[in-house]
Amino acid sequence: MPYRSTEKTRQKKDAKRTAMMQTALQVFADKGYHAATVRDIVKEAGVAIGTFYFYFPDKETLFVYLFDETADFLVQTIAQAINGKQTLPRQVASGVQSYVNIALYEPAVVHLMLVGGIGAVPSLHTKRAAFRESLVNLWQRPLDTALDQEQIPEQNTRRMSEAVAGACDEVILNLLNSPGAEDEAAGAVRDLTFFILRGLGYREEEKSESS
Amino acid sequence: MPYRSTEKTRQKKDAKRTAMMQTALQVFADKGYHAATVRDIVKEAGVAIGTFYFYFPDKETLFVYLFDETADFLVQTIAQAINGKQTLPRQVASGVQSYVNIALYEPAVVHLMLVGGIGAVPSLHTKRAAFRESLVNLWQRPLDTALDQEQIPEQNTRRMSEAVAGACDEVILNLLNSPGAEDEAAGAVRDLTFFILRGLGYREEEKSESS
Amino acid sequence: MPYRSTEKTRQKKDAKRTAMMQTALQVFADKGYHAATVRDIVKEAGVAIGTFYFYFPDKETLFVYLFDETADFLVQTIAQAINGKQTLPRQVASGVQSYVNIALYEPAVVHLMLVGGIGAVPSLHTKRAAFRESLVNLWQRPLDTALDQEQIPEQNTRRMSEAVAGACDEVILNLLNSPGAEDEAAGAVRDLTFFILRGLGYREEEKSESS
Amino acid sequence: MPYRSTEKTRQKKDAKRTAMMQTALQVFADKGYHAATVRDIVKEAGVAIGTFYFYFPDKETLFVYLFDETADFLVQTIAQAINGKQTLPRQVASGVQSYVNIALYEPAVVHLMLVGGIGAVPSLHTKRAAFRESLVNLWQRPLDTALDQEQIPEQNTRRMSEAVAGACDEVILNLLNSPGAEDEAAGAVRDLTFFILRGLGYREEEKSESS
DNA sequence: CATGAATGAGGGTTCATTCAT
DNA sequence: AATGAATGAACCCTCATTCAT
Repeated sequence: MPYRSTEKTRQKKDAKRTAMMQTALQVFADKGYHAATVRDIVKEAGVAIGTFYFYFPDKETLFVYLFDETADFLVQTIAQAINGKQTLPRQVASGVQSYVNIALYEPAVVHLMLVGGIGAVPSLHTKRAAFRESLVNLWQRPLDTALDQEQIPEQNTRRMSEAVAGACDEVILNLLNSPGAEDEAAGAVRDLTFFILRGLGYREEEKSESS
Repeated sequence: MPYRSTEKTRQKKDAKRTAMMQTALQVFADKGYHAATVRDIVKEAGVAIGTFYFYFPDKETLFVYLFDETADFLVQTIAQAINGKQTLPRQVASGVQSYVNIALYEPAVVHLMLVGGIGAVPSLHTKRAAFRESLVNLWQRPLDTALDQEQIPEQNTRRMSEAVAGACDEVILNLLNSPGAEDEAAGAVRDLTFFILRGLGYREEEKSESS
Repeated sequence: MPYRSTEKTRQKKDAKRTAMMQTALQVFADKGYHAATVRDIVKEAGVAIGTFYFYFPDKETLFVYLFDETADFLVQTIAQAINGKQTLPRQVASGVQSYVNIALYEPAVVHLMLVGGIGAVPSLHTKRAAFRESLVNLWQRPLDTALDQEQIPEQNTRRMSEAVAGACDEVILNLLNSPGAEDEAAGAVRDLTFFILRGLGYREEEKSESS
Repeated sequence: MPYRSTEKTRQKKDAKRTAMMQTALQVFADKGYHAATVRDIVKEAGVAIGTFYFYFPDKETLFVYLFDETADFLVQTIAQAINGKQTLPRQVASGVQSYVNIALYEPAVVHLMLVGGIGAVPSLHTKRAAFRESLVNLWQRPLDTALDQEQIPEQNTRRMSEAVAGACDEVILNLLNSPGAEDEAAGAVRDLTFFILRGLGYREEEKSESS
């Protein structure tokens, strides 16, 4: 009878790995990739340094993995928010709202994607570009549809998507840095939505009930 | 021959310092703050490592100083472009155009401001925030004026300025990454200008001739 | 059922220990002491890392023990081959043959003794010296006897034994590295035997039949 | 006038590099590749750890370089000793003598070649094999010549060269380990020379004056 | 008995910075 | 002014070893 309950052990191990990844995410978001040492992470996690290397191959790999996961989560979440709606106003409002929600409840996620992974690791240049691309693509689809349906005038939807994505990023970053973020969130969503819809030249033939 | 010419010497020194700063800016933009070693910089500048420390107190200080200078240059340039015009459409068009121009002709400058100075140095967080603030303020003034003159509807000009700044950044970053940047520049300026003006709810009572 | 069979258990344990030692020997021979990690050994053995430390106190002790055992085996085997013969030519031929046999059929053993245990562990310096001493002594006895019986001329038998041992080692090491080792083995034995006997000044009054 | 005397500086630097290499050679010979840490070497050399990496790219490269240089030196020295003589007895005597001399006056060199570089570095396997090959070839040339001139009977000169090389190594290693090495050196040379010549079946038609 | 998660000392290496020349 | 040899704190990572289950 060698030993028992590989399942229970496995679960515990997975839980711990996840916990350590959360910790690492926080530390990376706090200090940036370079300033965050492996010792910082394990100290924060309350484990020995060897434990880090038991769970992860190395600092860089973990960071890239974290970036990938986080990017997927962010993009997927916003994508669902957008795709769940049918009209452009609702799509924009819903997408912006979900982006803001993530920023409010998982600030580290947004921070990592928007500022954390920049001068960090060479191999991240590509990943980061891919993430930006995804973000832009997220918006381009509803724009193209709206264009087809002549709800917005003829325009370069690709470039407009970039503008939309950039506007969202900046507003949200500023929101995060302001003290009463939660209170301002609703206003920010409304302002952004209006700005974007107007910017795209959307004319509200049908009454666009806010939210 | 007693030595005179302290002025000439000083000039020479300043010239060399400036040259080294240009070199440093390039290297920082190319590799990022952390990957760029002091040795990289002096090698590129063709001087010895000791020379670096004759002209600059240390790597971080130089970087911060570079950031400051570059931020000033960028903000001043755009500010002049905006303030030189009287109507909102022209202000927006001119500001965007000048931003794009800098991106085209001094890509290192834009790169440093937008991506280079991010995870680099803790003390830069503040500086970076100040720069973003300046950028936003740049736009807010014309917006407030337009609001006063009822050229745009009632809105949170602060937040709109953030959105405008963010939209510009993202579009310009994408422009820089695209192969035929120069050819696309004009289109980008036009698209951005339209998007911003529309987004702000500007109604073109007066015909807005482009540029 | 009260537990009996402490003997059977012990046997099983001994069997497992022996198996693990064989595995360890192989891994050490393959990779060298330092490159061979405890993890390598247990992975090859198909057990967990804790099991290793149940059977052996630590890596170094195991290695030294392995070295000792292997040295004993090698020396004993060759000793028997030599001592089973009565005349110098047969003793040399038999000793060389048995050495070559071990090299052919247990290459890991020879590898461990000749190259594996060298820069490995400080405490092995002594052990290794003792092993070399044993090897030399192995040859010196028959030489002394032959000298007594005036079958070889007056000479420093100690030094000659060293030379004999060294010649054997080098030829055998080269044999192991050559592709067709088995085919060349017979020739190597013959060549070495002739070289040694001639080198010792042995005059073949009695015909030295090969083997 | 930037600075002067790059030549003098260069000379000093080269001298220091050489000195550090000597130190490193000693430390490697003393402790073996793995036990010798870079910190050990710089402590012995009386410099900071950074200085090591100013002069050498890394520990492994230095070691391999040291091995290469040492191998060349050893092989070249013995080759000259052999090639400077015309008859087999003198060639053998001279070769052995020069090998012994190196062992006496540069024990670290011999130690590094014979025991130092074994389990050390993967890339050294090839180098080490090449060195052994060189050593064997050193002897094979005179043997082939002697065979051509029918000074020794028909035999496998390659294998005999191996045996000769091996015999030398072992005797010399034992010589180094004995307390009165210098006093025994002459005897060792004589014994080895006789053993080898006899072993090759050399018949002294011409009187071979010793040494 | 067996397991494997957890530990941490210690090794190799980098790089910003100093200072004698 | 300019040089570049020298420094050493600090980083990432490995791996032998322990111990609760």
